[in-house]
Parts: sequence; C-alpha cells; structure tokens
Amino acid sequence: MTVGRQDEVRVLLNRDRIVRAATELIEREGADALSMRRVAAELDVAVMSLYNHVAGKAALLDAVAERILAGMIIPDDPELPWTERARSLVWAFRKVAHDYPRSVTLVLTRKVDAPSGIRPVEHALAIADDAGFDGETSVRIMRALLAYAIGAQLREVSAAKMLDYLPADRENPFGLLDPAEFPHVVALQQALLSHDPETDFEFGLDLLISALEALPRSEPGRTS
Amino acid sequence: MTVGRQDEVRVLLNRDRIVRAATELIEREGADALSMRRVAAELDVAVMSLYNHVAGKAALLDAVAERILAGMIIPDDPELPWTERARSLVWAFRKVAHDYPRSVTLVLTRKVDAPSGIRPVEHALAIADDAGFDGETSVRIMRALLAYAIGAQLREVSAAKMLDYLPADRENPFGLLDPAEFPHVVALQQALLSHDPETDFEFGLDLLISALEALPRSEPGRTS
DNA sequence: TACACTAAACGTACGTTGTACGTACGGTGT
DNA sequence: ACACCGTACGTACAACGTACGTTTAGTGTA
Repeated sequence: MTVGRQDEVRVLLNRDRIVRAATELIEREGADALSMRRVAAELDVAVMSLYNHVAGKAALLDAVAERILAGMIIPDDPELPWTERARSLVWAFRKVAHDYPRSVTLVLTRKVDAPSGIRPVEHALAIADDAGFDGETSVRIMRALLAYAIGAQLREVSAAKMLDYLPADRENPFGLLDPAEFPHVVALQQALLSHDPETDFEFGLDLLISALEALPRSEPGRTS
Repeated sequence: MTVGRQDEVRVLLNRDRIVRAATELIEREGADALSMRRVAAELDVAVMSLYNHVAGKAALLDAVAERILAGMIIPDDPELPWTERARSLVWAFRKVAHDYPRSVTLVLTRKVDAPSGIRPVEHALAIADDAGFDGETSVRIMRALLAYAIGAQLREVSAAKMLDYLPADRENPFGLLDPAEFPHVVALQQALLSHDPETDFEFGLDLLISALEALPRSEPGRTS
C-alpha cells in the first residue's frame, strides 16, 4: 500500500480515499464547494490522478451518495411488531441524514442503483410482506414511506435555509406580510419558525404508520 | 417597450423574458444545460446584459422556482369537506410538477420565501384550521403533507432516472441481484418496475388524509 | 543484473463557466 | 444644445471538467 520514493513515503491513491475526501469536503464547505481540483488539493495530488480511480465528477458524486447509504445501519428484529420495524427502518435513514446533513442531499437527488441503495428497499418490502400485505401493496407502501422520508429531509433543509437567510427581523420575519392575505401564516408565525425536526418527523411518520395499521391485510399481525 | 434602432425593432430586455427563457431552456434540455451564456444566446443578447435584470445565476434559478410556484392555481372551495380541500391543494402542486417536470426540482431544492411560496402554506393552514385542528397541529399537518408532496415528486424522478439508465436487461434488470440477499426485490421486480405515478401518489396521499381524519380535533367537521 | 511491461501519477492544454469592470449609446429632461 | 442615466455591450479573468500524451516507480522475466 505504501511505496518508498526518495526518502519519503507516499501513500498510494485509491478510490476510497477520494470518496472519503469528497464527503468530508462537502460536509465542511457544502456541495457547491466541491470540485475535482479541490479534492485533488485535499489529497495533495494532481487533478488528473483522480481519473485513474473515478470516471468523472458525476461518478464521484454517485460514489459519495452510495457511500453514505452504505453506512446506513438497519437493525431489523423480526420479533418486533411490524409497525415498530417499519418505524425503525425509516429512522435509520433519518439517522444517516443527521450524520451527513450536507451530503445526504446527493442521495435524495441522484439515483443509487448499487446494492447499498437496494438494501433498504428489500428491508421495507420484507416488513410489509411479513405484515401481510400483498406484493403490489407492499411496493406502494415502500414508495410512500420513502417519499415521506425524502421529502421530510429536503423540506427541513429548505426551512433551515430560509431561517438562516432572513434573520432581518428576528422577532417576526413574516411581519412584512400582508395579514389580510396571509392571516394564518402571520398568526402562526411562531409555530412556523419553531424548529423541532425530530418531533415534526415523528408526527408525519405516525400518521403514515397508523394509516397502514388501518389498512386491510391478510394475516392478523403475528406480533411475535 | 420597443425602441427603433437603425431600421430594425429591438424589444427591450426585461426580467420576465429572461426567467421565461431560462424555464423553457431547462424544460427543453435539462437543468445542467442552463448557463448564463445559453440564456443570453436564446434571447439573442450579450451575456452581461442579463445582469442588469438578474443578480446572478443563483438569483435566476430562484426566480425560475418562484415563477413556477406562482403558476400554481389553487382552487379552494370552502364548502367542500376539508379532506377534499386538502387533497386538491396537494394535487395542485402535483399539477405544476407535471407541467414543469424538469424545473420543478428547483422548487424542491431551493428556498422560496416569496409570496408565491407562502400562498400554498397559507391555504394549507386555513384548511387545517377550518377542520378544527389547533395551530401547532395545523403547522405539523402542513409540514407532513408538504414533505410527502416533495418527496413523492423527487422519488419519482429518481426512479425514472434509474429505469432510463439501465435498459441493459429490459426484462429483469434486477436479475443480476443475488436472490438470496434480495428475495423480495427480485420477486416483486415487475411491480417495482411498473410505472403508475398518479396511483402511487394517490395511495400515499390517501394514507395521510385518512390518518388525519382519525386525529382528534375540536369541531366535528362542518362539511357545509 | 538487465530489460521489458504495466499501472499510476503527472503536466499541459482546451473549451466552458460565472461575473467584475469599463465602454458605448439612445431616450429624456433641462 | 447639453447633461444625465439606464441599458446593452465587449473584454478579461479565474476557476472549472477533462482529453491526451508523458514520466515514473513497481514487477515480472531473462
């Protein structure tokens, strides 16, 4: 892995080091700051050396997305009631989103066809299957939960950006809004500005799970 | 608005024409193809002339997002039951997403603090209020529905990208997956590959709405 | 030990990007 | 007739992604 040159020791470049450096750069300075040149500089390497291990920038971004998804740990205990299993699966995604707040947007935006991306899908389908839903319904349930998880994350960063960008009037940023046109927004502005992502996330997730419980399915539930 | 020069007629540049051109360009060639130079060429104008009306590229993208949201028509009939009102509000967003399939990603990714972005929020809060939910719950409901709408759209384009990018084995693209590791994915591959975005969307929306109906609220419903 | 082969790092170069800055010009008010 | 000013234009620069050819260090074979 290491090779002597002159009297220094040079660590060989490899794909993993590149992807890791890219991830760290994104977390540190945001996705816009990422460029092949920056990554190369970070690794103290010539720009074009990266292309021996990565097909291009787009491929690098895909790799970052995949690496993040691969780090998602899914604790699935088949003994638990299926509602709990579904809940913890969605929360597992939520967890990585919290660990990589800036890079996770890539996961939401890009396709991830690698096994790392398929694994959560497999788990979701397995849970729905165990719960007694037929195949087609299982797929739809998986899609609905996935949509919610994606959207909640994205909505949250959008909201966070808004709160950062307009600290003009810290007390009531909606104050300049016409109360006649936006009465509810003005009235509820403190609730709108409040920031409790976990509770918000759980609220929506509870809605979906409880709706799933009310859905007809073949087996009664076999909770253990 | 028009000014004679030599014997031609020159239409003055303005912000609306720029934003419209950018939108059309994105719809035609994708968001990656958009550059200030391309937009300028589209309008037969020098690049820097754009900067008299738009602060920069980022501002232009924001403007595109806002323009799209502004085109969202929200038919809200207070006589309808609140579940129907909520449904049609979410569908209104879905509609613009269908009309601007490529640009709408900008709306999901960028903050929209302009009134066009607030208006749907106001409607959602109004509906939840009329339904009898308290303020804090209304905000959470709005956030959950928004998250789902965003996520469903984004998940759909991701899925579409995957289906486009791997027409390698048209019959069973998941065929090379290990059936031992991904049994459900392999078994349900035809359902996974099927494409009925509207039905999928409605399925998840029904889940949320029905869960909302089961939620406790002060007024019984006053359907009219 | 000598030599050929290979993989990986490198340097150069080209086209494209966003935009800062200075210039030219046409319409309007005096 | 002249000054003013908003708008369009052209030039210029730094940073970008990456195609392509060259160098170098390691590994096999003689």
